Amino acid sequence: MTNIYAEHILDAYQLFHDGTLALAEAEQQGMRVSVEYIKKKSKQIDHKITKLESVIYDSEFFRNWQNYSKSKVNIYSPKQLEMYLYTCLKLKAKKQTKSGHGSTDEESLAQLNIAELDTFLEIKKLKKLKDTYLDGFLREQIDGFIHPFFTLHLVKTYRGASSNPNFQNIPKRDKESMKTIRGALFPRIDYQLLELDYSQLEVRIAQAYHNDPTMLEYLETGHDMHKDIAVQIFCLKEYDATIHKELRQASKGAFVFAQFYGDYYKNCAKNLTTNWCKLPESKWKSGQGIIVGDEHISDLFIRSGITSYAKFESHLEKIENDFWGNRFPIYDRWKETWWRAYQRDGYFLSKTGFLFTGVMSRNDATNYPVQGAAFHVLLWCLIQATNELKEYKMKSKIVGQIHDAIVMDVCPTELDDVVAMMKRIMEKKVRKHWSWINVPLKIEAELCPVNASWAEKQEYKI
DNA sequence: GGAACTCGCCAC
DNA sequence: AAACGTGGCGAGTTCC
Repeated sequence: MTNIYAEHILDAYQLFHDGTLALAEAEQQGMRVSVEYIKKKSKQIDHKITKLESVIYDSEFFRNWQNYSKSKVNIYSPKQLEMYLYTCLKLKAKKQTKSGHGSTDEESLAQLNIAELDTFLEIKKLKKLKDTYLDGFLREQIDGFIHPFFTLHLVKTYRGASSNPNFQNIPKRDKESMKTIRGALFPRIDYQLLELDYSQLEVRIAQAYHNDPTMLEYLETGHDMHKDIAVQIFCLKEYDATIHKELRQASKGAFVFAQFYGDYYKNCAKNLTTNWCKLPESKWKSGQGIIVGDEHISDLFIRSGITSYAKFESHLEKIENDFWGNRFPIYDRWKETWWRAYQRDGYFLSKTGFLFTGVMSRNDATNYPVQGAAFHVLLWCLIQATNELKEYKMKSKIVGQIHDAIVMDVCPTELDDVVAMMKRIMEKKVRKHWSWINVPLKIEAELCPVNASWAEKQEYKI
């Protein structure tokens, strides 16, 4: 083991040494925030919260809770809420927490259909934005700049982490939250924010490990795997982008990626049913669930003989078996042999030369080397870009990293050069450095107008 | 009064 | 056989 490690230790060490220096520069650069905007938004949100709180405090629901409680009720205490809902009111918890208590998360509260709880969820969402993001930025900013930290020593997969404030979990999917929070983040005066992110980086890096020929074809041709899987899951005769876009999203998020991470059909079925199709976990009737084209999704399923949740589950079991058994059998076999080798040796190396040791589950052992190496590709590019920006005496700066994406603050006169440089580094140069990367790499870009906040990001064709 | 815990939620 | 991975962080709570 010592010898195997020694062959790679210097490469791995050098990457993190150089990476630490490059990330330290990004930290030093930081990102501009509008203190004025944050204070204003923070106040607005406080106001909204106070108003919504009074709706709850004036309700029968709350008065009853306070009567039941021995001490002053704190609505934000999950423990008190759990007691009131599931012990006092004897409501049935949708699910349990890890330690066996009735859950009070969003999903659990939403399905109780209590107006006050809907208001409560609305408050919690606003509080999250204010406490974690707005207040966090304000606390961390100095002279109108935040300087998120980027570390390389905390994550067991050898990814990076970020803190004070965390640059890697800024709201994005929820449009309203995105606008509220990213509206506080700005480029330097007369600069513009540019984000370059790899498409499907982990899927592409996994190829270097498993070498599955079908996956290779998908990645080389750019054929749409998620479309193909959506056709299977939803029994479509033909995929129509105008009608079935949502279904493609669903199969991508709740089946394909879940499968790659090691999930299995029962979880996928549940997630697809409740979160995507909005169908019950029981028998399905005509006119239920989300609308697809000119009909409800339950009708689509019923037409194909899937008339209940139970039938959908076994339908997905078949698709899972087909997915691994027929579509990606080589990938499947790699998982098994990789897992066996780890069980035999007690360790493994990533393609990037990092040593993984310790107790790992089967999913851990197959996920970690991919997740780590994918990040290392990004990190190598970040180091290269830092050096080249310096070498060419450019004014544009790297300000952060989000696992498979680099965020830059770009001087507009350099925009074309920066984009060309990043494309060259991230799609070509890194493949020269690491010839084990055996599929094309692709990046996509998002750009904000000059002086506009991060909320103004738009797709930018490159 | 701080450390360590649970729970929940944001990102990839 | 097993049953999706990695973080940071806030509030509430409990322990010492």
